[in-house]
Amino acid sequence: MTETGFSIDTIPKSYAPNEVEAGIIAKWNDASIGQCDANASGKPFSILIPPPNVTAPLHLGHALNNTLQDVLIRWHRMRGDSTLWMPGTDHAGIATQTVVEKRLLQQEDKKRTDFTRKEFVSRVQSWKDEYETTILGQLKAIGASCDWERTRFTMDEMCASAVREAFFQLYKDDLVYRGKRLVNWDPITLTALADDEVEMKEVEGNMYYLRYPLDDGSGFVTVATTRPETMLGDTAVAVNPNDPRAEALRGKSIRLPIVGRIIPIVEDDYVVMQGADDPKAEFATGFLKVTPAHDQNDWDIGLRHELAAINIMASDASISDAYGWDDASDEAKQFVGMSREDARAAVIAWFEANDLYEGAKEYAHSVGHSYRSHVPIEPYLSDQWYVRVTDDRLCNEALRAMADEQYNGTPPKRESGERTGDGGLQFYPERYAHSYQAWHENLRDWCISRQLWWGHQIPVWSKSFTEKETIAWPHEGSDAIAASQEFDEGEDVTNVYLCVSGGNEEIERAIEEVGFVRDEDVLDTWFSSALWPISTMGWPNPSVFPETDGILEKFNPSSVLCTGRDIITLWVSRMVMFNRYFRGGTLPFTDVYINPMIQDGFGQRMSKSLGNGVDPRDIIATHGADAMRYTMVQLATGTQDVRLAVDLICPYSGKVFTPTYVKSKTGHEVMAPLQSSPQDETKKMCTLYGMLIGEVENCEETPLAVNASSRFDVGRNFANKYWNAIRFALMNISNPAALVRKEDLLPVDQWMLSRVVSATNKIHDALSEFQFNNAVEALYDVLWRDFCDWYLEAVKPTVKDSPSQQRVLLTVVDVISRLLHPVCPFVTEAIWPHIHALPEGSIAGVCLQTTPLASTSSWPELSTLKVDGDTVASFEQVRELINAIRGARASQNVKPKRKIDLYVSSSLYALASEHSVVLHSLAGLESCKVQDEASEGFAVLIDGETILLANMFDVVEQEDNTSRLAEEITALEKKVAGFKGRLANDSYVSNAPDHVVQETRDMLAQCEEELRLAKEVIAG
RNA sequence: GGUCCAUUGGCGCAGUUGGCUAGCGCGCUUGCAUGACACGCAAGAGGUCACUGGUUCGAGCCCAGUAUGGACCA
Repeated sequence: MTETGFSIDTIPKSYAPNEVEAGIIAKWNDASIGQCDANASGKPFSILIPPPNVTAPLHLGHALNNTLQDVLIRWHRMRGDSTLWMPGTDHAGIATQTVVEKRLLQQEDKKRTDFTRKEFVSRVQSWKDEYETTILGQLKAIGASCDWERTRFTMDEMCASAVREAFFQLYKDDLVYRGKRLVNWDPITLTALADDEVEMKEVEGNMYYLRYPLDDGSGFVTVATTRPETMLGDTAVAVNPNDPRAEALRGKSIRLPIVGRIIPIVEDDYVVMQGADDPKAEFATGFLKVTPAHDQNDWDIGLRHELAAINIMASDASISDAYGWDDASDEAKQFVGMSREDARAAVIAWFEANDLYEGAKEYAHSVGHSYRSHVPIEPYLSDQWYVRVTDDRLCNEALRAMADEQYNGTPPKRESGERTGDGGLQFYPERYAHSYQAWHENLRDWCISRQLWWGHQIPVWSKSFTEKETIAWPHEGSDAIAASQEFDEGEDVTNVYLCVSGGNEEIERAIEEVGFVRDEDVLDTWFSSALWPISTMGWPNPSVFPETDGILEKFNPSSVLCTGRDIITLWVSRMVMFNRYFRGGTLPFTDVYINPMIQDGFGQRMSKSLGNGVDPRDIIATHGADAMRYTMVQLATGTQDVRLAVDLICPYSGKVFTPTYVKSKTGHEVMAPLQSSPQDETKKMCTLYGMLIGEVENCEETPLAVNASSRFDVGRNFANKYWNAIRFALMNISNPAALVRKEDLLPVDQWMLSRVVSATNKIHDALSEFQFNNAVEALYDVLWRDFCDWYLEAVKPTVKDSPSQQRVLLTVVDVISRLLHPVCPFVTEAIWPHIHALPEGSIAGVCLQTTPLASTSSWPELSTLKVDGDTVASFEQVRELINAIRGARASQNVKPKRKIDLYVSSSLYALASEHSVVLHSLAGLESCKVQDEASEGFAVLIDGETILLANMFDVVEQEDNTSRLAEEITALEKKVAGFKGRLANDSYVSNAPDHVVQETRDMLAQCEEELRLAKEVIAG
């Protein structure tokens, strides 16, 4: 026999991820493992990365999301599918512009408006470049095997051309329009927000009561309002037509205090009457002030009663008479320039001073806040661009995309019958289909203009024509221009809007020369994100970008979208609508997998503002990328969100400790800005949260404490266990047989192979259904419980002298490494060359092609592997026998190393002989004999038979087993009574399936036998 | 206010058409420096499955309601 190639020193004793990960990433990079070949054979399988915002580095939520995508893509790649994982980043309009503005203010004391638009955009561009690099680096660090050559950015040339074309087509098809509407206005970032960018927050406010005098001097009405300052823009008072007071007031007017405006009293059902069955009734007076320009409900009332909408605010939400308020009295002018908060106090003071104030009641209600600046949204009247998503061609197409079995009811009918993509969209877990459906059933048109500089500028030019001017423009009638016009009554002009399709700079110049001006605003970020599935693949013009050749046809629809549930409405919906609209009904993807949310230890969402977002690189530094990935996959259970307590690492000692927490102003649990070293109270350090709120700095006196979490220990332990198991296995393989047939296999070999087969099946089923945690459970069981605990222990006495067993061992090592690779690509890749340094060979029925890299290897195909079921079952019996003996040894305090004697029945003896080596080694036996009358020893019950253990102690000192047995008897008696009761029930016996009843009978018989024997033993 | 989700040993979680004598990991207890691994090995303790009713021969699982926590949408 040749000497083994491996000694104890060949492979290090423990897995050190930090030492190998960088090298492995470089290997993957050199081999372009993620590179997609559009012409490759194999079933297409593709994933679009949810492009992370370039606003900030990735946190653990992203790590989870991308780990799962990588598991899927690696698995499918190994199965021989033609795969594409499209990477990229999102420009994230408001968010990125906001952080850059903040930084400019902090570092250079400059505002956006101190720059030209071009200069500012280039500043944001460099921020983007910096963070894009960071983010792509993070993705590579977690092992993501994207097709990096195709990395896209939502504002790059390819994506921009798609945005331009999509906008043009929608415009042409009358699905984009301009409207004066109330928008959700963010007075800090000075931009409109989409409905879903508004967060509703419960606010402890007040309901104020104000008296409005009747114009004829016959009295007053009392209105209730939460926003007294908006009264300056009131254009009516409304009363419910069923209110008994309505009749007397019909036709009367109000003289609006402060302003002096005469406004009508209108009757509208919307008004809540006093005493009505409505929680608001408690606070209602029955009279509602109507401010169409500053409240959505009032806007609706205004439409019904043709009321004027008077905007009394500037874009920063300060009171202003320069934006449509032209009847401001001298009395009213004193409020101009005040913030809305100051104006509220001043208006109340005015009403008090004029004896028109009736007081206030505490009133909790929810108020929309900007998801960016977190200040209350101001409903604000302005001109914006909208996508008519409520149109049948968009909204209903999204509904018709849903799989029938996930649709609650039936989707709206289409005039023209069936279409590609109908019913093809499936959600995992299923319950998220409901939120998707509900969202579309309550859809409103989508405001897409944003008053920002960072984003896709709207490709519409406009010009106002007076009555005397002829309405005309250069290239009129060109296919590259979509025109629309509207008459502005106020200004007495006709506004002409020209949408120019992409690649027509000449037309743009020509119309600009005659006075058309391009819209300053940019598109909502989600507009470009909505096009991500097709824009990244070269739509609308793949020929312009040769690298996309064939990709769109092959990979649209893509296979699965992995994302968080908050994204269903923001993104999933819009991708479905746009993809179907622009590509003849084709879906952007067929499956949507919603991953769990990662929360901190208090159940709070990880967010930048709480400073509780953990950088995956921190975890990789302490535990390794595979440990992180393994843990992440294990956490993806499909039912629950993930609570992940976060600790800190003391920068002085390197020790992990639990930080102290404080309540933030927003009521959240946050890490105290300053922490003390657990080793030395005088040494201080700062936290991420502390830095965010600007209370502490990362400096020499207070260095930053980075995050750690013991939740990832399981993953680290697992990776290390794998490493060591393979290391040990390889140390035992010196000359593996070239070919092993079924008849060469020992029972334990067959058993191990059967375990590997069932693990492979379980992993296949789990990943097919996106039940990630089940895949990891199967990996854990087969590696740790089956392979390490049993197989490696069992083959120790025989493997060194058995070439065929060495082949089995090597094959199992190879298969397990492949099964584990999608979840733990680094450690498997690190071990791979060692496994394949050994001579090749095979087991009949197992085909494993050897490749230089684990990541390019094939998924094990074991369907033709034959093992003998009876042999496997007999090994299971021996495991039970060994477990019983071990249990008895421990309960009797037998020394671990002591070899004992076993006496068994003749039937068990056959089994024991078949597995003699394993049994002796794992149960610690000196001998195994058939028992006879004379045999004596400690009795153990197994499978209804008694075995005897002898020679357990040096000095015979039989322990008193009475109490242990007494407990056992009690437990058994309880069980026997339970089974008997069940069987005594006639309806159980007659109704339950036969095999179930039989099982109960068997269990009863077994328990009764065990009970009998236990009683016999105790009786002596 | 509406919708959805969660509630299972000290902690974190599985339990997918009701058949369970309720599993797993961490932690805990006892023993072990045994030649792969102490990031380990062996053995063990610990649960009336939030609560109240109902359906069923049988409920962790189905139904109704309550409580607590969370998410999303108004």
